[in-house]
Amino acid sequence: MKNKKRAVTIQNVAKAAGVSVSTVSRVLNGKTDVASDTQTRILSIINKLGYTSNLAARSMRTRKKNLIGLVVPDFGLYSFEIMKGINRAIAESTFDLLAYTTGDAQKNGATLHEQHYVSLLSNSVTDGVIVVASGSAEFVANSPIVAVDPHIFNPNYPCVQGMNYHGSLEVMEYLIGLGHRRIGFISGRQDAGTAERRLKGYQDALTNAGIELDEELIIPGDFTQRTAYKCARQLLTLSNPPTAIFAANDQSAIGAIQAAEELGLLVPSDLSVVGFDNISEAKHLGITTVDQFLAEMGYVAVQMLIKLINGESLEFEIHKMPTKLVIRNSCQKLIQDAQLLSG
Amino acid sequence: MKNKKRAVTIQNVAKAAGVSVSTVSRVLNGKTDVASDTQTRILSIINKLGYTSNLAARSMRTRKKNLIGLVVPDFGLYSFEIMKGINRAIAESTFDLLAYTTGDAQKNGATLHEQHYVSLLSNSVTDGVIVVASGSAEFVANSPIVAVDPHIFNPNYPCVQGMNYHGSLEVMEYLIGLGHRRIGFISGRQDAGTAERRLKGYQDALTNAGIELDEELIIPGDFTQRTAYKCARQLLTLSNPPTAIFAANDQSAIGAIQAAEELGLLVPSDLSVVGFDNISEAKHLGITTVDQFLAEMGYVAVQMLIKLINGESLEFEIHKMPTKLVIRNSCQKLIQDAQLLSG
DNA sequence: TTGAAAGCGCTAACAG
DNA sequence: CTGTTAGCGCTTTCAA
Repeated sequence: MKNKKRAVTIQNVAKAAGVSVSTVSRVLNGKTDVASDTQTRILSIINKLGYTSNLAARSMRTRKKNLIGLVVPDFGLYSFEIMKGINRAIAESTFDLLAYTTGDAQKNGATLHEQHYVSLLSNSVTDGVIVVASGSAEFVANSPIVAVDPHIFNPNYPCVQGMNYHGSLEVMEYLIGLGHRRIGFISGRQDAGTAERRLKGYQDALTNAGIELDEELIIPGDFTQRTAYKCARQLLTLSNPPTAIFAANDQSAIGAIQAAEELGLLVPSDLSVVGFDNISEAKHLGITTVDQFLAEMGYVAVQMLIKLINGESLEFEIHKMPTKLVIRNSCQKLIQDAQLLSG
Repeated sequence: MKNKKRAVTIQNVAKAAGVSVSTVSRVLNGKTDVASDTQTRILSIINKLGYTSNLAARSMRTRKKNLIGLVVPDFGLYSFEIMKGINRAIAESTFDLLAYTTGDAQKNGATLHEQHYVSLLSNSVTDGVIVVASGSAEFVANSPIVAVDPHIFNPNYPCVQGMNYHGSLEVMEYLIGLGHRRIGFISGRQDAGTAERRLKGYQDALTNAGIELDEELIIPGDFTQRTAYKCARQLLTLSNPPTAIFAANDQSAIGAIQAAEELGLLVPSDLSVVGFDNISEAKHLGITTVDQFLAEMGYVAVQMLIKLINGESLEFEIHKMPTKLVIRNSCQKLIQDAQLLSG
């Protein structure tokens, strides 16, 4: 267990090269005013010693760190979609990425954690941070922050938002167009503005279509599969059950499908199920989804943040991300496949 | 754009409280030798000012950072499975997690990046680092390192490995038990030890069963879906094509399924496809997979690392993770569903 | 119980 | 072109 050995520092390099610390620092930072032979000598020593500059010390002195921070609620399917886009933008940029997570969005004090780590990263090692699905209203930070799909909207920070209301309307128009008149709704977390807007879309679409709102059909969920499962059971065992379910997100839609299958209903022939988000898991379940381009949201957020870091101004403080209804006809395929199978 | 404001430092807190920096530092670190009224006063000021200690400065002075570093090749399906387990272990520990990624494993110089960032994290802000699917033989670090599923095995670092050879044997026994005699193999990255062991299992199982090895049936892949797609096409358009395909990982299996479908073959009735890894995507495609418990590998790795950080000794330098063959009969379900539909 | 002072590894003036 | 010097924000002796 050789973890006692102290790291090799810029001093060691300097001594080995017979120069001063500042000279080493110069070649490290690509300054031009160093004799080329000194430079190569130092470089080779750095290589030999396997020297890496100390992140902590460096960022303590430097304004620019070339590092973007990311604070996500957890490593889950939803965050992951966004991270894909962030990753792509990072790969294209000169910045590196440091991701932080508390591991559990539902955890006690997670909001505090979130605030704490945004500050921590922002005030220390990174040039700016991206906060995903933030539940905090305020952050103490001395570098720019961009929020992605925040639960609580805060005008102080630029953000990327999905067009939840629009997407929701679209879903409902689709379902109503299919002839549905009784459509169940499994809502999202009560404290989330996104959830609120999705619900609003549901309600308005019904009103627009002249369909009377039935409160019985709206069940409060929390964006999790487990809860949605229960909600869906509740909906489907009503004396007058809905013929379609609109879930506030994909996770919930998956829960709804589970419940439906358990009750012997076939999706989508017996029951249409639509969800929001378009996480990859949902793709395989024959759920019609609203793609709100999570990956793109991450991608855009990084670009916005980089502009802020460079002191440029933003075109939009709030970047509205469009949505797209993705209709899957897995059942068609199912029949086809089965016919092939049965000969 | 109010990102000019400098962060609030321990000095500001000290001044506001009318005490010295060291006193503030003491309460920050939970030392007991501070008058309780001073303590509460300082605490309330910290709260009011929204002070967070500067990660960089702090870790420059302190041995213990309560932070574990993670270096992953990318944010992809495979890494993600492992990250889930890491996340769980982190949530249960007193450590926090900082994840680093270059975003692209195939990228030029990715191995260098990997080495660089392992050093960076290790020598700076973290107490130890976990390297996933590492392609490097050596790292310069002054804190412990644990490798998860390394491509190149290095006896200097403890690691968590899947039992690739065993799993591979199991797959083959299963396929041979099904009556298959011509089994195609899509291999993994040439430089990966894991890929090598999986191939060895394939070969040995055939030998054990007294089936002659046909080199034509072994196609070099690289763990990616795209390449595997081509490999599978090549296999399936042979004059004497295989009746089953064993792909070195799930991604490759998915590629193989694609190719099969395109050629009008139905999986698994016309062609059995088996993959390694058991990423969630594969679950939905009716692929028989070898679950090598990626999440558990991540989980175990964190635990090993924490032991090392605490100076405890490890039971095993190499933690062998068992595998489990998961047989899916999605076709049964398919027929059932379709009968329901058409009935 | 508290403060003064040293120094972690590094960068950025300022001299030479 | 290179070295000297002064901190960045923090923890940690050592005195008081």
